[in-house]
Amino acid sequence: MGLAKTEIFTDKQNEIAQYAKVFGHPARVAILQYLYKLNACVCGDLVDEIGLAQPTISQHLKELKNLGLIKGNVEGTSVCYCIDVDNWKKMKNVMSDFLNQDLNQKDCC
Amino acid sequence: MGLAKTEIFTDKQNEIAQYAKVFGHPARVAILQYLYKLNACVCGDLVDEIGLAQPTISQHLKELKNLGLIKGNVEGTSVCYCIDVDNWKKMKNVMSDFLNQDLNQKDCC
DNA sequence: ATTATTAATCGTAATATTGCAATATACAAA
DNA sequence: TTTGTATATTGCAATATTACGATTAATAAT
Repeated sequence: MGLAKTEIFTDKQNEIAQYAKVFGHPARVAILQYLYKLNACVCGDLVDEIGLAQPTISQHLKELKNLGLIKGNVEGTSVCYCIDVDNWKKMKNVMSDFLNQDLNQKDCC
Repeated sequence: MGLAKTEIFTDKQNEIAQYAKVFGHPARVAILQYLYKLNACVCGDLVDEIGLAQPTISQHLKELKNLGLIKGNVEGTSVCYCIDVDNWKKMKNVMSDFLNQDLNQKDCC
């Protein structure tokens, strides 16, 4: 059905999955890495940097924005994007809790 | 097209996206949390624990296994799954590098 | 041998995602 | 005001994902 049964999972599980999902495409990973590298902001040179069409990049940016991980400031005709530091930290806490649970060194069964 | 243009991204970017993608469904998050909690192994009580049909759980387990994050041991008629500790650590390193890059506190533009 | 139990696989329906061309919008410059 | 530039939105085609019923495979128990 292509549709996840979110209602049977906890809020936390859905939150983790939602964050992970947005990182689940290399274009969005690349966008975030580029925003990292330039520290401050960028605009549509993401289209040049990454080899995808402008509408495609715009769509990926929208998904990142919807989750609050980036924000965009209009600057004349262009839009300047950067990572939303506060929300990034919140995301990092959620994901770290999930990834860093203690594992017993026991082998399987 | 439903198909990511992986060839235009770096191996690392694709690797990050691939790991993230598998965490991008709450059922797989729930499976991993359950395997965490029980430390050692579990079998098809995942079907009872999570409210999805057996073929659906089996499919999610397969995806986790394909990435090497879990392994399964046949035990009679049932199969016992657990987290693959070594591969989990490798994954954690890759994801941590991505999530923990230094952020400048600068506001956008 | 037959039967039960458990898990994997197959097939399929419903929905989501990815990517882009075409178009719209919004502002700047002339 | 018209023209150019940058980004967003719309619409659509191709493919992927999710979920499950039906079936198969593999072992256990009788």
